[in-house]
Amino acid sequence: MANEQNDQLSAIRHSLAHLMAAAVIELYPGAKNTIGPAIENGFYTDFEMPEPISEEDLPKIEQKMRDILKTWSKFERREATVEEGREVFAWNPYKLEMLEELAKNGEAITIYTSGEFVDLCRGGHVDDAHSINPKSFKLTKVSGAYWRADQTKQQLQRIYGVAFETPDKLKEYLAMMEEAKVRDHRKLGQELDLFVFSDLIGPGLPLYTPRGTVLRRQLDNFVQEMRDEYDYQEVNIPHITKKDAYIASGHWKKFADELFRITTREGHEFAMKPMNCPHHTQIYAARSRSYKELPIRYRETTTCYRDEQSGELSGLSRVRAFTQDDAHVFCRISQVEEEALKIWDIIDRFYGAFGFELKVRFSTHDPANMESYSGGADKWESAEGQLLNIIKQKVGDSYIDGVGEAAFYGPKIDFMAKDAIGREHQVATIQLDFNQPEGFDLTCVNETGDRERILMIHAAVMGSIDRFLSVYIEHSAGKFPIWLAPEQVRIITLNQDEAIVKFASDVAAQAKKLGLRATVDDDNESVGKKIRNAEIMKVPYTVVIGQKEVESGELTPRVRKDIEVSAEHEPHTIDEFLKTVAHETKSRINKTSL
RNA sequence: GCCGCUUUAGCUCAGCUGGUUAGAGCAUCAGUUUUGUAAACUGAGGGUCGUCGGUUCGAAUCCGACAAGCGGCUCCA
Repeated sequence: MANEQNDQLSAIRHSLAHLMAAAVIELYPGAKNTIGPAIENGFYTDFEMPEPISEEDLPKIEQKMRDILKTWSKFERREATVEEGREVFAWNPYKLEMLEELAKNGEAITIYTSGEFVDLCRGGHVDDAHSINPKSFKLTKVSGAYWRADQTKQQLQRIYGVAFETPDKLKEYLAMMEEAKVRDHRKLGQELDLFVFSDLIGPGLPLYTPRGTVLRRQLDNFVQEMRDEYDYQEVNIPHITKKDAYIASGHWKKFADELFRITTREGHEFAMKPMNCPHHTQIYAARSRSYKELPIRYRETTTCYRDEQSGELSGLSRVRAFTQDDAHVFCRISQVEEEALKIWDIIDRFYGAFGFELKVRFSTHDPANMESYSGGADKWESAEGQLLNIIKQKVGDSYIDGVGEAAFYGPKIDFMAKDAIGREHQVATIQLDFNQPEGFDLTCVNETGDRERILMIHAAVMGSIDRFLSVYIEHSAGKFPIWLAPEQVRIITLNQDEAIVKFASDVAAQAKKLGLRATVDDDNESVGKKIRNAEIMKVPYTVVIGQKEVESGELTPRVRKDIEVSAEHEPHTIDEFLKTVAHETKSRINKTSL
């Protein structure tokens, strides 16, 4: 049932791709349409354009689409011979290329005609063009795209549209996009004073303000406290490394272009570390290890550097310096399952605490593309078998198949978090690595006194703190729970009376003693204005100190609207109030609604 | 890196087709006010209009290069 609906909707979307192609070709003589699939939420078509189009042209194209739609009724299918196809699409080299490919593979050549528009297409349209509601689609953006998704091939122009069954559903979707704009972490990062970028420092190099740094610290503490429960040991490594380490790990071969390289004055080649595994292997390999010591679990929160393509950079989601909450478990094959399950527990607890729903992707090698990976097919299959076994235990069959999504050194269990407005982001990862232990010759001495090859599990919970922050800021819309809030209590003075200001700063000092982040606002502004300022900064608790409070020693806290508390507007003694907040902070109580 | 778009004060934005000392709101600072739960009043300071070059009698405005940002593509250990 659900599938039939999906089929119908994607038929509408795909049909709209045809309609858009027809409109563009009519408006821009010389335009050549290429592929035009239905995608999530809509459709796109790639064109070779005689002149570049911009977003301002979209309404015009949209109008043309509606005009043409009136003249369409059916999508008529017919099979054609290769010769016939060559004639019909002689004007369009892209269609010709696809045509020759179909012919080569012995597949049927099908041509669809709707109105006056003729296209080479494998099908999947609505039966009747009138089942497309002219008010339930909208063209949204134009962008570049490569023919056949290949960077070395012709750059085309892609026009995206969104489409739904009804105008109401379209409106709903557009409203969601507006909400996404409000939650944009780059915007909130500035408004809430969390991080900045500087032209002087460079693109992709985020600078965290004191407030942003609190968030990072708190999130990291949360992960590391859980890891400590599982006997991880913290280690510490330098941020530059000799080239040799990356030759041994295999990274030099695959990622040489993305390394920030350094040549020393004596001519030795170093690189900024793009990941931490080689360093951690060398701590393990510093002496011989007995099987009795295993598993050995190292953890470290540390920054990595990658020279990402400039066009890839975006806010905190993709940066050139990012901090990983990294961990490596060195263990025997027989220990992999138990260790992976422990990591999985930490991941569940972490994401559960923020109300993220997790999906699991089993990221495996692509057998058709073995040159992208280290190690032989048999080892890959056995490693993947182990991971799959773990996945089945945890989630049965409800995982996504990620063929070709593996790291070059091993398969992964990737976790995708679904955020408050329904978007999915890749976050945590558990990776099984049988290649680097070989590259670095990692062994343990086993029961029979022989050296035995061990395995490595790479495990990042947040992945990169920066990326996690980008996801979490948008998920929470900046309304952080009390334990995370950069500023937890703002103490507002009613006026600038000396006794009141003194009292307020005493309360702040008391709060600080309890480990709280509290500030005093004794500006010469109205109380209303000061409340508003605290509200804008999304401070969880605001208290006003006036003569009344000074005399009674009681206060009535004002609580940020999304936080669910029972005794909000009741007076508390100051001591009681601060202790309650301190307790909430310590136990990471999360009472916000998303 | 590629395609398209954008760049005016700390922030958000005006500035029509090139024409005297570039504007507003918020923020900042100063003075007045001393305030009871989402914006007190008055005034002041702040911009070589992203950078460099070109066209022109004249450039924030037109053209080019570069930089940064945005939307995608490609990539992602």
